[in-house]
Amino acid sequence: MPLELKRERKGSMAPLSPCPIPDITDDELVSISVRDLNRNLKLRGLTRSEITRMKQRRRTLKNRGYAASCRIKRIEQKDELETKKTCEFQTMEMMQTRNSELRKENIALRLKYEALKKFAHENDIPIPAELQNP
Amino acid sequence: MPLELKRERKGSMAPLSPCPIPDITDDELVSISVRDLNRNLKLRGLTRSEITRMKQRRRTLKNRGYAASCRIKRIEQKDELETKKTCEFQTMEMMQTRNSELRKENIALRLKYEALKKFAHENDIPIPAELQNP
DNA sequence: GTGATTAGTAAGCAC
DNA sequence: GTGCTTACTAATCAC
Repeated sequence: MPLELKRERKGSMAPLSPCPIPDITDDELVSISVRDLNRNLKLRGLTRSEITRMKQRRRTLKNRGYAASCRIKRIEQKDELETKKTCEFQTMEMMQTRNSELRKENIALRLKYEALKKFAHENDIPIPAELQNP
Repeated sequence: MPLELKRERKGSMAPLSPCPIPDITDDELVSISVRDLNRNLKLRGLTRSEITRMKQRRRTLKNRGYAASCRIKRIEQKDELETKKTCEFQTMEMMQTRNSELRKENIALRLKYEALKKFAHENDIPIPAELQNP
């Protein structure tokens, strides 16, 4: 079994396209509203190309988040399935136990009934037909 | 519910690094042995850089396959879990049904026993203590 | 070197 | 435009 480790991905994560607005962090860029972003871009007089790059960078950052939540969701669903499976199994086991008890009780009752019939027979007591069999 | 479609990924799949050996397909490159590949590269007198690129291309292609089987495995495991869960549930349902039957049978037996005792009582027949209760 | 797994990227779809 | 999902890439780990 491979060891479970945190992998933080060393290289290749930051480069993207160089950011034309250095004083906006990635966190800000993804959380800012489109309106505010546009205002910001316009105020700074960025070129069309720079604006496109910023938009793309925003999209990429958003995608990064989406991918992460998608993975988390997948794991949660798996855990959920696993839990349900275990639960069904436990219920099944309880049923099995209860079932066994009932079966034993059942057999005991039949024996008791037979004992009563035997007592009647030994004492020559006639039993009505509808009470002959359990 | 989103429609399930085959997505073949239109752009960005072939480029990799330009292939210095045009007459070797990707399929061949991933399946050829390292020995044969090295022989091939040497025979063609490729530069060190070209060799590195070929090796990297091979590794990338291999990774593509690994990623695919990893995805398939994940789906299969999920299906398997789902199947087991359903199976546990069905077993549980059967147990439940059987349980219900046993319970009814049990009650019927007790009633029958009571009827026998009542018959005895009505006819003034004494019943031994150990046969008084079911 | 091989195979598996993970985070990140881009494409595509649904809304 | 947003969010999700998928195939792919590169990094990293185990062997």
